[in-house]
Amino acid sequence: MTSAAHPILRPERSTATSREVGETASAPESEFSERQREVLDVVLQLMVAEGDGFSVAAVARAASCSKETLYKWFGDRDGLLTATVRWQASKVRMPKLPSDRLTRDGLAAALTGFAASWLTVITGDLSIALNRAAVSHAGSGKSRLGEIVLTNGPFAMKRRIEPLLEAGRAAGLLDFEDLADAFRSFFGLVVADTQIRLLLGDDSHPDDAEIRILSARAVTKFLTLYGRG
Amino acid sequence: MTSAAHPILRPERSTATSREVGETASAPESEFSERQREVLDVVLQLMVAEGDGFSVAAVARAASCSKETLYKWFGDRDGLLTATVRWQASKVRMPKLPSDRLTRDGLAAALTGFAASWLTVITGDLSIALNRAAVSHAGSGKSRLGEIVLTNGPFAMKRRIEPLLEAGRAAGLLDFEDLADAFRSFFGLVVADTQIRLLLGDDSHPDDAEIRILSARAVTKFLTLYGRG
DNA sequence: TGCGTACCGTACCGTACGGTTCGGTGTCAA
DNA sequence: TTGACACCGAACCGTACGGTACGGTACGCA
Repeated sequence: MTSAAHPILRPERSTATSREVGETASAPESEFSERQREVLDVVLQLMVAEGDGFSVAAVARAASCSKETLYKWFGDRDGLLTATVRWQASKVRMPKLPSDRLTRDGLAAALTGFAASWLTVITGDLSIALNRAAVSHAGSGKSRLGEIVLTNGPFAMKRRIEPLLEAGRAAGLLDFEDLADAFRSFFGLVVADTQIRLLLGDDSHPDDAEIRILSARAVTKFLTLYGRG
Repeated sequence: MTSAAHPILRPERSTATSREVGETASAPESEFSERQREVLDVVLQLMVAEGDGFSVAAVARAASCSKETLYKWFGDRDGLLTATVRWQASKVRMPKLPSDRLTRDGLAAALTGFAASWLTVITGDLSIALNRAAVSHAGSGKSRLGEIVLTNGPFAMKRRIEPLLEAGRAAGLLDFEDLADAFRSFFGLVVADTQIRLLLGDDSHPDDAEIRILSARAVTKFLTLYGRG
């Protein structure tokens, strides 16, 4: 049963209920109601705590809602998972990139900020839990979790960083022929083996200071490879 | 229940049975008997085909053996998984590294060969399936799968590549201060986003030709960063 | 020939979980 | 006040699966 077969995942039921009162005018337009967001946040906590092995009953218990409501809102367990991942994805905000004329320092700072932001995200417990769930679901077909995480993870980073690289090239600060190749190098230098090690259970979580160092080093190397002048 | 509690995972039962006849003298000393290896290979096929969602009954059916025997040999389902991963790990052979005096070309060739070999492994269906299983099990504690894959994956690559880097430095071909940093760069340039994308279900499997190109590019960049002269 | 061992195939058991149903409660709107 | 609605909590159902037990077969060995 696909989630599309359920009217549930449609944004905001048309008739405002008591629980939705107060957000009909002021709420951020979200795919989910306030109460639904609460529930999804509980699911996120559960995923961090126990992976995706939790039962629907456990969600209901932890969120103080009934299983019936969960099934009504999300269709089935997979719909609940999917909604959770999408809810989390909607919360992630990428760092701002400089829009004015690029200088070499500005470019380096933007790249470093981006690298640090990305490392902070992927080393977070939440990201690790979600990526683990997505990876296992990608194995057994039957679910679009992997696709969603892929879109909001590596692909989103790529879409976000490539304009910056292009701008750097246009400003004469970077020199590369193959944009995809440049992105690949950037991703590799930044992430390296950090993510796969964490996903496999290595507990070498870098702290903020280490992340700053790693980011700066990665950008230095990237500029050594692709910088101009 | 840990696998150590079971006498099963001990190498080769002391009394040779009919099924083991013919290997008592000539067999490669393996942790597992011939029949056990057959079973574990079936498990590998199942993992590639359906992820780690298969049932023990499915293994017994596919391997034409009884569940009772599986539990006798491997203790429980997790023991079966663990044995399978260890069996696969024992099959992997790293590429030979040059032992004579290093030249720049020799070093580059060794690094390229290593990179290509590594990319070939991690883009293989088997590696993807095993890494997926290990990643999901790493999430819910309760299993050492992640640890094993970590040891035979990223850590093994590191142990293997670092002596080569050291040799390159000793021969005056490479210049770096932090060995771990150099390895990190190498890993990142070679693997980049390839592995995580495949684990998440992206179907961009590079073929041999692409792998050769990716490896050559990665090594060129690595030598740009760390090469001397 | 008979015993012990290792194994297969199958039936069986307990449980956990996905999903459904139902009675009860609070709230809104007419 | 009454009815519709959304929700909670709990009971319930079917099934799939991990793990065990048992009967039957092949074979080595005394």
